[in-house]
Amino acid sequence: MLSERQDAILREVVRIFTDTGQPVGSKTLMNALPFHVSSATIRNEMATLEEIGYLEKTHLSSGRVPSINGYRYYLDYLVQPSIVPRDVAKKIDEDFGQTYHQLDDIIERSAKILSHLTSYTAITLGPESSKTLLTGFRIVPLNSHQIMAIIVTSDNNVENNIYTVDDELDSSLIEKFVKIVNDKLVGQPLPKVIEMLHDDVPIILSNYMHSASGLVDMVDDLFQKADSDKYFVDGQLNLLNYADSNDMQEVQSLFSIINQSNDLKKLLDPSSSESGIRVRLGSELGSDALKNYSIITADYDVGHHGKGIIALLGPTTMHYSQLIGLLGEFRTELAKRLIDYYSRYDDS
Amino acid sequence: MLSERQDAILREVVRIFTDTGQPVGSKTLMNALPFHVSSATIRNEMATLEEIGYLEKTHLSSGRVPSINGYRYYLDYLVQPSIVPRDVAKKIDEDFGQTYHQLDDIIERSAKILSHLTSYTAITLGPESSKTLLTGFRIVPLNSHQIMAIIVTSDNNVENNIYTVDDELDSSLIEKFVKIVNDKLVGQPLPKVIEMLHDDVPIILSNYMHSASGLVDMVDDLFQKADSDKYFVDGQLNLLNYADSNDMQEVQSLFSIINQSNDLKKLLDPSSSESGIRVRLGSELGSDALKNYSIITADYDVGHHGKGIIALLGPTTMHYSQLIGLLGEFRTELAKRLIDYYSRYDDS
DNA sequence: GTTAGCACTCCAATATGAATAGTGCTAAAA
DNA sequence: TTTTAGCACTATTCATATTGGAGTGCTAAC
Repeated sequence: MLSERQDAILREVVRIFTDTGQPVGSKTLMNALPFHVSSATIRNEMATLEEIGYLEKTHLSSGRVPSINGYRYYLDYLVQPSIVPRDVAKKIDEDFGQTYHQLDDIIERSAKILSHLTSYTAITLGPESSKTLLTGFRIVPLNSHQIMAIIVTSDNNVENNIYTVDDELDSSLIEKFVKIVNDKLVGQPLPKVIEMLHDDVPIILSNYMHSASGLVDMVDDLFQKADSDKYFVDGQLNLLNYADSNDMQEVQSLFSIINQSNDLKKLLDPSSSESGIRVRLGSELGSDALKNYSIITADYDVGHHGKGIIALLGPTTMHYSQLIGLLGEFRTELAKRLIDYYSRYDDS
Repeated sequence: MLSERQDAILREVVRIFTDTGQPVGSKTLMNALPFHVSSATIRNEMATLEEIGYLEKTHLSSGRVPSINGYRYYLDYLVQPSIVPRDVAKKIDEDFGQTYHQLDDIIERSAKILSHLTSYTAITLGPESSKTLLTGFRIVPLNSHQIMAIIVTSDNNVENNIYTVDDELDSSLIEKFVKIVNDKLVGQPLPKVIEMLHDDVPIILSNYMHSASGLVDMVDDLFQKADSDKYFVDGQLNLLNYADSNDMQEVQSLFSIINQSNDLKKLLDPSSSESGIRVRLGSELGSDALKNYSIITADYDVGHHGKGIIALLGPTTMHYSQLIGLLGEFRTELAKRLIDYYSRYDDS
């Protein structure tokens, strides 16, 4: 455990370093600290902090910068969310603006607002979909060889796909199929729906046609789509402002990470079930491209509709206290909006 | 007009400069040219070429690089498409692979193939949509307060939007509306459809309801969407390989240009109705961000289904001869695929 | 019209030196 | 025992030479 004075010094090093981007020396620190000790004392303290592994020198006679461990300690024990100015809170509210017809629109807009507000990259994820239920399934013939299948879920999300069908597929069979899905699967949570779609439905269908699996396999991807998490990313280009301009390779891998929902899933994974705002340093995540970046995740809670995640991706030297404060504000605002949304559209 | 020797020199300067990225000197040139003259002679010729404005020096005693005008001349008179190796042609065919259910899938895939093949940024546009006809219009109720409107066009493209409706909108009225659109507008080209939707349909509708315009206005954006050009961009990140890494600003404007279909429209605009492959130097386009880039456009012809465009965006120092050869191959391959697609799905 | 030769120019890379900002350590003061 | 002043030391950064090399333009001869 560190002494109070060491805490203060570490906190101040982080603050100044995030502001200036320059290593921090003992004299600068002397003038910045709220209490007075000589620069020599500070040098001694910094030497111990370096020994513990919380500070680093860029070269033998330079000032100190926080190490990864130093950041970790800072984030775990020292950072205090700064209070969000009133006009920012107001701006969030204004930016949300209008009312929304689609759940995803709100989540997508959230990413936009966050990235604009912070000039970092924002990633958002809607409320956990394992709690959403199937509420409807339709198939619409488009022309002689194409049909559209549509899924509606309890959070008012709609997904659709278009399929090409050969002539032998009788329209009465399709109607039968739609009826079975609506009768048997509506009201079930999506994972359960997918399970039953493959187990129960073919059995029932086999009464009417000999090869039932074709139809089920065809629409399977649509159900998968409805059940899979949908991430929204905004402000990707902001990464360019912080990227090491000599290492285009790194920028490219970074971009490909945030465009792959599989990778995103790992990044945002709320594995530790603790609720709240967490910061994860990229270097802790093993990925080489993320070495100099970090990610702040916050969950938001929409009651029985589940929890979602909002996140900010930026360089390790982000303004954590500000951003944590902002995310704190934003998550409650977003939850409020979503509760409002659900109450407006929930079938009563 | 230039002498044959001057042509050869300019062509060689372009070739070496694109290969090495370095200014080309008289000695290098002497060894590279297919005929032998001394470096002094070449110096004299280069001096004239510089006077005319086709070559430039980066500083007083450097080798020469092609100027914009030099490139223009090279592209207009000197460049010869290189022959596409057989394995590349084969690779294109393989990459297209499977058969497609949607026209847009083919166009999108084209962008992917092109960008991978060239490691530049590819932009593709489907066949001109003013020739596509409306073939169907559906409205599907999703739940108590949402409906989905669907448009099908003669090129088998499908567009849909979801709308929130208030309770007072009677379902029989909606059916009426759908019937009118299908009776009166199907078979018309899309621009005409949009016109009639606003002129004729409200008049007919007003027999059944007093405020007909609400319904028309609601679905208007869907028809607009179906009629608007849809660009596909792939390999955006390749731009990072050629960008001036000191000027992140430029990279950002570049990205925002290729993500705005309005800007893209200007870039690809086949204003000069001449058919074929054209190269436009970014500096000729006025846009500051494009100063160091150029764009190669090629149209492709699908008979009475209209013409589309494929394009490559890259630095001014692209390998024009190779790329022009490649695009030549690609446009015929794509046209073949599309004709095949149409013949497979055209209602007979 | 072409070429050899030479003086000239600029760049890129390398060294040199001074100024600066920082450190660690020691010995004295609190 | 903790804090401080003072000093020797180190690395970076910036500006300023110094050099070699690649290239040019020009002139005079072929």
